[in-house]
Amino acid sequence: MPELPEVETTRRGISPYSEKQQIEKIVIRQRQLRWAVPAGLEKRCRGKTIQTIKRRAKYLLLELENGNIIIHLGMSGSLRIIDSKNSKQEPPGKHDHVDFLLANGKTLRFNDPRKFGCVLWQEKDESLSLLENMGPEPLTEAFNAEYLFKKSRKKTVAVKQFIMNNTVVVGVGNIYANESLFRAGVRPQKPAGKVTRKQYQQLVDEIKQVLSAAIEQGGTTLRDFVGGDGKPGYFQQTLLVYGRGGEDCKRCGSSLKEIRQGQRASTYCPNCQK
DNA sequence: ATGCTAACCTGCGCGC
DNA sequence: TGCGCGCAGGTTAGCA
Repeated sequence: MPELPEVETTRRGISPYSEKQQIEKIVIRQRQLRWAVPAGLEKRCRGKTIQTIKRRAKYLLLELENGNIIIHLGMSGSLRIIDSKNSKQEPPGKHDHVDFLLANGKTLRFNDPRKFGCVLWQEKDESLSLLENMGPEPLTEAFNAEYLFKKSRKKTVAVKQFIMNNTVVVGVGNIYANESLFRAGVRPQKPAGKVTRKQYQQLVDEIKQVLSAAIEQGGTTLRDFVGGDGKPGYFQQTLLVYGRGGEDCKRCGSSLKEIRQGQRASTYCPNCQK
């Protein structure tokens, strides 16, 4: 489910119901996620108030008086608000691993079928290695063509893997890496060090545009976690290459190629991307 | 340092 | 229908 736009959409969706709310109780049904949910989590959070919810890369940071609850949604995770009454009356689903019961009668529920996500604790003023050594946020000034150009010189790694590397820039997942490269006209397998300054400028512009547009549409995408509506149509109408291997390029009509790079599908147009 | 692979885990769609 | 296979929006650990 989550690329950066969806994590941001989740943050915006749950914030109105959980910020300024005291955590009355935490129910943990499954501790074994990507990393075990720390044993002291319940004790540290009970009675504390969620001041704000921030996002760094694809991590959500729920800030309490004494530290942060760190949540990652992995590949299949979701976080939604339900009424606490329902959480007591209806048996939780198979993959509803953690519930945060709030003072306003709502429950923040973490669901993750594949268990690639995590729920961690960061004590105030404690550094978490997970959150260190991360590159700039893609939607900030710090992420620009000059930065990418300099950082990539002499690198032989493929440009797609380069921009998906969190120490370079955070939050560019497989879908948006494919889309941005297509829109910028850059082949995913081109060595990062051979990509020109001009190409990086286009790539940066496209990454920003595509992520921003997806965040805007995210509201309609993941409505289900505030309301109760069904599943999304995603961002699919706008996807030009992702998941379209073998189909025609929407720009020139050529057949789109699909290759694998580091166990991930890369789709590109051999005609439009150089 | 850099770069590649395997691994974590469940569910779904496809071909036979 | 059922079974086995391959694939899926992420990220880290470990090894060459």
